[in-house]
Amino acid sequence: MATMLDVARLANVSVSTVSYALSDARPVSTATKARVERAMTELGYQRNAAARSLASRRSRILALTFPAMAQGLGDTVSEYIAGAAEEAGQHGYHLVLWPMGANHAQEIRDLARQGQADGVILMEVGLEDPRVDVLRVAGVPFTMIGRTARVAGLSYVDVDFARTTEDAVAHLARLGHERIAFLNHSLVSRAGGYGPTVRADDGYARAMRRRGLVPRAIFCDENPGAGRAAMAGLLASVPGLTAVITMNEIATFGAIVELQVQDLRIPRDFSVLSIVSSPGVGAMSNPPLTTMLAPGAELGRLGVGSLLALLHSGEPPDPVLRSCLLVPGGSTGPVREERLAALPVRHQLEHSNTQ
Amino acid sequence: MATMLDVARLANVSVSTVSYALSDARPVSTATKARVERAMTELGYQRNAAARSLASRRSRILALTFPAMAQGLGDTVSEYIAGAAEEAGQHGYHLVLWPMGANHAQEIRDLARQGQADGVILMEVGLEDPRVDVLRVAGVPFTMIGRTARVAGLSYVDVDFARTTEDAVAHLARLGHERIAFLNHSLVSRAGGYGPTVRADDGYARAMRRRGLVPRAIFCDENPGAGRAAMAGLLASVPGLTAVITMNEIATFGAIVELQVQDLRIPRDFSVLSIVSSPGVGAMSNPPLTTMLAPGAELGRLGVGSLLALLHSGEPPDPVLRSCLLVPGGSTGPVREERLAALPVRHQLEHSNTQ
DNA sequence: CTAACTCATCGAAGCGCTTCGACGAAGCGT
DNA sequence: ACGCTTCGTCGAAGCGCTTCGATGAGTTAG
Repeated sequence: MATMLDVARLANVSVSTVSYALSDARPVSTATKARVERAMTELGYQRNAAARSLASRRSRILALTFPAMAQGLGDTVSEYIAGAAEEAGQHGYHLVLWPMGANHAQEIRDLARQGQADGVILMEVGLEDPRVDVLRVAGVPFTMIGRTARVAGLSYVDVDFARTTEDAVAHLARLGHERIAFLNHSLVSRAGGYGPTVRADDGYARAMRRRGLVPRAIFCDENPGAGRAAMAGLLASVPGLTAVITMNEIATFGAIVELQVQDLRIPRDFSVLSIVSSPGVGAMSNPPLTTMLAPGAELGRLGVGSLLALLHSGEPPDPVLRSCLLVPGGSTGPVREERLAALPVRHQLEHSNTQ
Repeated sequence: MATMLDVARLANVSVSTVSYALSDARPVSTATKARVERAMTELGYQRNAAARSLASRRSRILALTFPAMAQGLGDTVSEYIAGAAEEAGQHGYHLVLWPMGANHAQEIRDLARQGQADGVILMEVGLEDPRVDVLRVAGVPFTMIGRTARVAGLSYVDVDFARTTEDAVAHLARLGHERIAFLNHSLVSRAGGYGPTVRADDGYARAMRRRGLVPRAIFCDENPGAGRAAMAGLLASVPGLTAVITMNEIATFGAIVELQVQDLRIPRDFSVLSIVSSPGVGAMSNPPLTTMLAPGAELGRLGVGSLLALLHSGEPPDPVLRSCLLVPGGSTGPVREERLAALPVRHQLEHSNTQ
């Protein structure tokens, strides 16, 4: 491998000039720069990353952490990654993926302190995420995609769950629905303080109450069987239910099966709105689901942007929230009066859950 | 950050002794080693990665490349990653993920020549993958998960498609099935020389012919709609069809919908065997699919193992093939005589395809 | 008791780059 | 013509490690 010294000799300049020609940290005449560039292409020169990091004390690498991937990486996570990688590349940084979740806090810190990355992006952040404290104490620059319960002084980008659930309820209410259930992530995730679960639950309940409607939220494990059971439970215990908002893609499939089994046609008899969802997934159903699109790639880009801002200024930049955009599909429609009429009013079941 | 010099001073030894204590490259007395270790924990010392790489001329980083993730990372890919990360960690290496496919050959090479990684693992390898030549010419050590058409002198680990398709056909044949179709990946992927598509097609055809059965393979895009259409096409053109082998998870869902619509019960009237599939996916159907489990994590581990062997010996280690294991589910069963009997024998449709 | 080894440790020379201070050659106003 | 600044370039000092040859103390053989 050619070194900078080789380039310098071939171009008849000093090593430092080559370095300046590459970095633009000091002016270099166009003539010299041209000679250097010619020499570089002639030698197929590539700057040695380790030497660069050592001398400049920065690795130009950002680390994206995400939890172990028992289930495979979903569309959303993949979009974060794609967006983040793109943004990083545009700023001369590389993105590395560290498959480490909340239980790898020390490990993440140690890697950062070894200089394996200049900063860290945390994904799938819990409300009380141990990584946050560990990194803060260690002085490792980091940003979150998602956010903890207390966010003072922290830098993050996140889905605006309040806004998204409000928009979801508004969409269905506009179609005349009043008995609208919410199929959330698992109870375990809520107990574990997973932000989206908690915030969406909260946002949904508020949006309903604000309209004088009764929230009927249910937590559900991320598999079709649980989704089907959850739907069955909702239908049994909420007479006159006409719509469900879901934030659990896999369970949604099961829920739809149950609707079909009970001979409820979508969207004629029943509306399904899948929120914080992903492009392809809605299309896997028939009819294609009306969806509120998670701003995946954008959050990835924003996350990197925030981290870079933090790295260069030392000050945590302002947080950013983005809400999901409604993408009309075929699974929501106006409520049918027949189903609404002549049902006893029952207002229980604010929360329940299913395996 | 504490440096090795700080540790050395605190432990009253030289810097080189600290280094040897850490690396075991030369003997260090237990007493000294203990003092060094105490000093290190006291200072919270972490070896600087850049300095280490620069001095030793190796980054101790392996890069795992994979194609852009428009669709999200499937279970299988995620398993590769998990397995590979684990194996790498056990050997003191880090795994970084480079989201770059066949069209990023130069970029991969350049990163490797910058020393960002000591070696590269190629995933989703095409039969004529441009990355292979680029890396070979550049002298970048690499291994493949998957393989090109010509593999002489190359190091790889892969699914044994011949064996897997043979086992799949054998399983169904043992249950009495004779008209067994194969729902493969897309025609585009075959045209693009995607190994699994081609090898499975081949293996299936051989396995059928060996038994005097007529292969009926169909290529199908990776979405439920295409799967449903493909299934409809198969049922229409192959009278007496009683089973299908699928290697296309998403399309399989659609195929099952079509079977339900045509009132063919699984497994009573029709058997479905999903091969090169993943743990969770089969469970998403009802009944849960009989599956041939892709050896994902194992291939990840083996891939890293091969690359490390190559790195340390300079010689490409022997290739490794692993076949998929049959995991009984509820979607395959004995053929019913009623469906077999009294049907005109028609032997066309060796290959066809559907959008 | 000495030569021949072994074992544990040390000092120093890099690895290939960035960055700082210095310096000669122009260009400027006066 | 003079000093002053500006521009482009250079040399050298690290960055924090690894690794090689050297050294001195302790062991063993003769």
